[in-house]
Amino acid sequence: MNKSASQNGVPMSPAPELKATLTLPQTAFAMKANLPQNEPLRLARWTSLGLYEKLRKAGRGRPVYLLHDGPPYANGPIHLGHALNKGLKDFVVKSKTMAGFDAPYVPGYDCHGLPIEIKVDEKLGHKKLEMPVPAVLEACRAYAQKYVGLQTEQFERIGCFGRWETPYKTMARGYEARTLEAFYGFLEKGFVYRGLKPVYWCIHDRTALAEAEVEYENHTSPSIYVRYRLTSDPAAIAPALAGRQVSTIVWTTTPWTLPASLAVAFHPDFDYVALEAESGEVYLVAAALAEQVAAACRLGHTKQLARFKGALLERLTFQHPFLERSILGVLGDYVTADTGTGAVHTAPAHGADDFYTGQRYSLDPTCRVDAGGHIHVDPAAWHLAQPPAFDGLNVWKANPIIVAMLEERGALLGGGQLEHSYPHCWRCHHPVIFRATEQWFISLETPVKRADGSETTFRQVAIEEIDKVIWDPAWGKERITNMIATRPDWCISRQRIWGVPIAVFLCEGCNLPIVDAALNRGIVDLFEREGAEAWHTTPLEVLLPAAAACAHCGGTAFRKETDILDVWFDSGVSWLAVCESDPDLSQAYSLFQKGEGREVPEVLYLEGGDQHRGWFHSSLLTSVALRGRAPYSHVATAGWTLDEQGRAMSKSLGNGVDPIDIANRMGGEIVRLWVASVDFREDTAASENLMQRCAELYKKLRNTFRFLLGNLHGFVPARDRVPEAELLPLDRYMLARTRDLTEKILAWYEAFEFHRVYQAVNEFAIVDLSAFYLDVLKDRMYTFAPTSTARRSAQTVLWQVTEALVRLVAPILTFTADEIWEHLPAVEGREASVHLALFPKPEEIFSGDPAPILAEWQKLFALRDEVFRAIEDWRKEGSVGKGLEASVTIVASGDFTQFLRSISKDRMQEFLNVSSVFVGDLYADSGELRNLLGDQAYDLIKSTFANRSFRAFASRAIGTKCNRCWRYTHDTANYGIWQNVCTRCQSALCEMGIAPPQPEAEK
RNA sequence: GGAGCCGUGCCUCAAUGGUCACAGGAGCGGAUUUAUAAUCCGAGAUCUGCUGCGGACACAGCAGGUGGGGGUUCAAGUCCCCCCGGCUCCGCCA
Repeated sequence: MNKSASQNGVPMSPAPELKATLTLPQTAFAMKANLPQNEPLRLARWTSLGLYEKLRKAGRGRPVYLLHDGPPYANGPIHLGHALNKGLKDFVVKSKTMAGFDAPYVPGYDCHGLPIEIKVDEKLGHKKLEMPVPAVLEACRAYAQKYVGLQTEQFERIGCFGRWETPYKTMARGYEARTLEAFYGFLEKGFVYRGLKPVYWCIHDRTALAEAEVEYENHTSPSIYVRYRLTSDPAAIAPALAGRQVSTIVWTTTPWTLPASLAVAFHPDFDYVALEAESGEVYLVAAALAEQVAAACRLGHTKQLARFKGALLERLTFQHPFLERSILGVLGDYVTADTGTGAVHTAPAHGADDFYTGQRYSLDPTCRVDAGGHIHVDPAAWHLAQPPAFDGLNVWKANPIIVAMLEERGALLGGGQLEHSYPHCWRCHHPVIFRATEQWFISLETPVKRADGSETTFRQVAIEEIDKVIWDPAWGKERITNMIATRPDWCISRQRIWGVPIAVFLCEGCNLPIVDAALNRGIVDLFEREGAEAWHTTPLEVLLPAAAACAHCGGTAFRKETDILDVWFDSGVSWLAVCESDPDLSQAYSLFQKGEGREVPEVLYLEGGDQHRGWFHSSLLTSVALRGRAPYSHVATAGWTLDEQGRAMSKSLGNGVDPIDIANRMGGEIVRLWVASVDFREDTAASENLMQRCAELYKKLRNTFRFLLGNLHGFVPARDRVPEAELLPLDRYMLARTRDLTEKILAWYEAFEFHRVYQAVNEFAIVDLSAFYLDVLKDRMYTFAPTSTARRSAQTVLWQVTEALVRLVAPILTFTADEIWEHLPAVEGREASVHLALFPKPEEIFSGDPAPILAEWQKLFALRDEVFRAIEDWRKEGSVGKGLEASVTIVASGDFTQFLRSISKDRMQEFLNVSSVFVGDLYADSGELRNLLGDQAYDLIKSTFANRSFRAFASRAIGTKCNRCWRYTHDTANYGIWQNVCTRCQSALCEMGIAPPQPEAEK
């Protein structure tokens, strides 16, 4: 209690304390947030309130803004990249909602595909082989559902709003039906063909892979030089070679492809030379590489016998190094002169270039490597009773055996190991191979008609559609354009089971599919009713009318295709399966697709930059093919989340900061604050340290709000609000500043510049509010009578600032803004949650143009800085104390003196937090200033004043300290038993109805 | 190989071509018991050159200084070119 009294041994006075007459901040808004404990409670409250439904209801009739969610893959807990992704989307949805749009958000999940199937395989083990397909699918479904549930819980935990009870799932029956419908759309419109082609093949997962499913990683391969002996007449190349033993040398890093070697490719325009080695053999290699090859193959001292163009080597024949096969000399302009020998061994079954070259020369592309990567020797090229040692081995095991076989036969001229980047399966990270197999393709060169009837290709229309979309950042457009321009046909088939079946009937006679729209419709309906499993469970006879006959060959025997669709096809049709089909979205989406009417909604896709080759890409292709236009109007891309070492955090690696761990220890709000703090268009760094930073900023913001709320205690807006015209100048200034801030923040939300919102709010709270306005206001808030106009003026502004700020931060500080909302002074008709409110309107905060007011005050802030410096100087001289113990002398000149004098003393003292201020003109008031500062100081100022417009000096305040407000004045008096109370405080006490307390009767 | 992003104090970072380059954190110095698990104030850019001094250190002042170097401009952290460093994406056939 009263310490000094008891220390003096005087009995404690029961008289009321002067301090108790101050109006100190009072609020139930806790200083300590306890986010990990309190956030879940608030989530539960929102659920019971039905907040998302309420938002939808509130949005009815407003213009629609459609952010269509790209589905994350449902096979694990979320990582920071997910948190960034969903956090940004949530900022968009919330800010658009508060900006007056109806912004529904239907989250989605990508459920089919290899990673889940593999996991389920691992779990089931041998059992899988005995299980019927539908049972395995059921297990996959359950696995995916488990992670749909987990991720949903986690996304909600970090405060993301959306239709979480009923998200879209690519494995939902309806979605599967739509996916199949989309495939049939492609099929019926003639985009689809089935063909033999080299595709990336994962022998571990036994499936074809799309380009998007391949990642390049380092891999060590054997690097060998192999001799191919010429069997045609060497004199045909150059007379000098007549009768000589001539060979060429190929270089390869995949010895296992040699059994499939059918040709050697030369560049038609390169110079080739015939080199005579020390051994006497003659080798044909590219001139540019001759020296290098001679060294690598230890040819010794070489002699050039002839020089000629590669074109001359076409249709020569060579002997395969270990098979009984003639190898054809072919030409290809993909042969390069920087590595290898200029002679490229060509296996049409195992390379794209090789395949197309093979087609030109009618070579057989049959692949003798099976799905598991086992080589099966071509019986036509192997006449020995014993199969070769590599027969039946997988390609990696076959490599060294083939190398040994070459060595044995003297065909190995050089060898070593090479570490190079090599395609790997993005899911299992095993190296992949090229393998020519029968696959389903969507042709990018499909002829299509534009809206105006002109003829073009699918690829071309896709590129034209890209141009109509806003890409943010802008370079994304170039990126995806290049990808579409150069990509090969889309291989959409996979040899797995967990996905949407390519539900077609193939003619046993000619292998062509039945294309029958009515039949297809029936299968789609079947999927709708029973799910994709129906393809496996329903016998062919039931699915196919008995009278069916092949339109091509008339055959009547059919089989069901067993391949499934690429998962990128699944998610790539979400615009159809979700935007067009979901009752909450379809109406707005159809407005968008028609592109007509007054209010054409925006459709935004917002994902990581990797989706240029993923979801943005596949969605574009499917929508352009089936609807003739891009599925979005706006695409925004986020950079990568990097860990502290600067390594990318990616879906497949799953490294880095765990957002849920942060939410559990610091709060989901902290994760959100981090998301807001980064410029998402660039790569972003995250670490424990940076999260800590956000947590500290959070504390500061929270405390600022707490102080605002505390000082609004007792303020009833309808009763106490002071009209704008009657506000004190300082308070008016703050309103102008708040309007200015609001305008900026609204524009930043509009442009998705969330990090600027973060910065500006941060700065406003710390600099404008905490360090300035709130600090300055303490005197007025604490010591003036609660009902006084001056105090109400301040409260009016504090109230408006808080009302504006809480809305402006609500999209980011989702939990805290809502908590603040509950502690605001009651207002009739207030929404149940801040999230149901709209952003503040700048003109309702302050009616005038803020710019001139801000400019005027700018001058005063320079003065404030100077005064604080002066007080600091004075403190250093040994006098201690706070600003109120100081009296300040300001020396100014000319117009600035006039300007300062136009401000009342009280305002000046309040603004500077000092007890008294004297403003003197350097010239006009020299006498007075000499008195106050001393001749020496005055002369010094006068001589150094040239480059300044003012100087300030602090000295001990004169007068007596008021025990209530702590200002030093000349007019303190006793107020009852309270000693030294200034007249301002006395009248305040009067106004508060507190009579001077009288001493207690003597004991 | 192609495309792009980034580089600002010890750290994290801001800045329509326009004041003296924002702010926070850490550390330093100080104040406050009336936001107190809180708040406020102050000093503070690594370096280079020059001046003050007979000279050195220290100090003070001035000028330059936003990875380095050029350029455009009345004016550049910002626009252009080159270089260095970090990162990402795309491509990568033997």
